[in-house]
Amino acid sequence: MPELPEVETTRRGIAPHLIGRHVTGVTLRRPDLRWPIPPEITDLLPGQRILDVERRAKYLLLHTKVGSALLHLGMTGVLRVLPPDALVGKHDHVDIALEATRTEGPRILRFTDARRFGCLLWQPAGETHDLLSALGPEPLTDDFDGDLLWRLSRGRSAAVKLFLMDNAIVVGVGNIYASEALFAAGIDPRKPAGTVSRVRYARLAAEVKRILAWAIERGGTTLRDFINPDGAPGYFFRELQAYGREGEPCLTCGTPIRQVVLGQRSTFWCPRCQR
DNA sequence: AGCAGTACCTGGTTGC
DNA sequence: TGCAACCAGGTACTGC
Repeated sequence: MPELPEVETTRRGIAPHLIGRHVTGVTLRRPDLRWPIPPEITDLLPGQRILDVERRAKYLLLHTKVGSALLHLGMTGVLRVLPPDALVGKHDHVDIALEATRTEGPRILRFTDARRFGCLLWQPAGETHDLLSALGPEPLTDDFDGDLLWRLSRGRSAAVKLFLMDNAIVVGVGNIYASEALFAAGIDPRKPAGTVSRVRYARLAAEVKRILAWAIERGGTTLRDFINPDGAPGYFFRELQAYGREGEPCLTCGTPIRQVVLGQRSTFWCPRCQR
């Protein structure tokens, strides 16, 4: 389940193989991902040179002169750069073929997604796709801080964890890292967002930044299911402090970690450390 | 407008 | 052993 650090790790893994290279063709084996893959992907992308690979929230954008391929990995999506003759697996839905370079033979960018929650869409040059137009700031920039959380949360009754996971507030904080950040900041995830103080939001924003930056540094290998672009698996839940630890002792105070469902999602917290 | 709930999808795990 | 039930979870959508 890729969250922001995993998507950023993917970007860093594939970008050196893609930037400056021409697309020679696109193979669609299953066009019915979360949404149908639009015809521009097969009609316009081949022949174009990839100018840059950008991440916005958990989306990846392969920019060309005429437009951009917009990718989301969903929960089980994986992007890998492989030789063109790599064996095709059951869930290998799309290959974007790349020309040979001076230092590397022809390659394909392969999109694999068992649960097909991911998507591959098209954004014409000069336009912003609807999916990107209402997103909040990136968590690792100065546009995101405790004051922003505090300001936007006034009068809101939803649980602070759901507020933190709202992409209109800040992007890239998924279920697992939301639990982790609230644990680190000592905030009860069930607390109404509008009742959390300015000081505590400053702490929360700092913890979101710290944890996401640390996870990127670790290569995004903190979550289960994740495979980086080189094909190396992650280290599962090894590093998580709260998530998935129901009944186990809090690493700070020893109190058993509790589990509660918020917004249909499992949430893990320490009833003593988080108030 | 904000919020809760639902749908999408399928591999892996659990329980009988 | 086999099969059914359940779970995971990002995000758009629906309806209150």
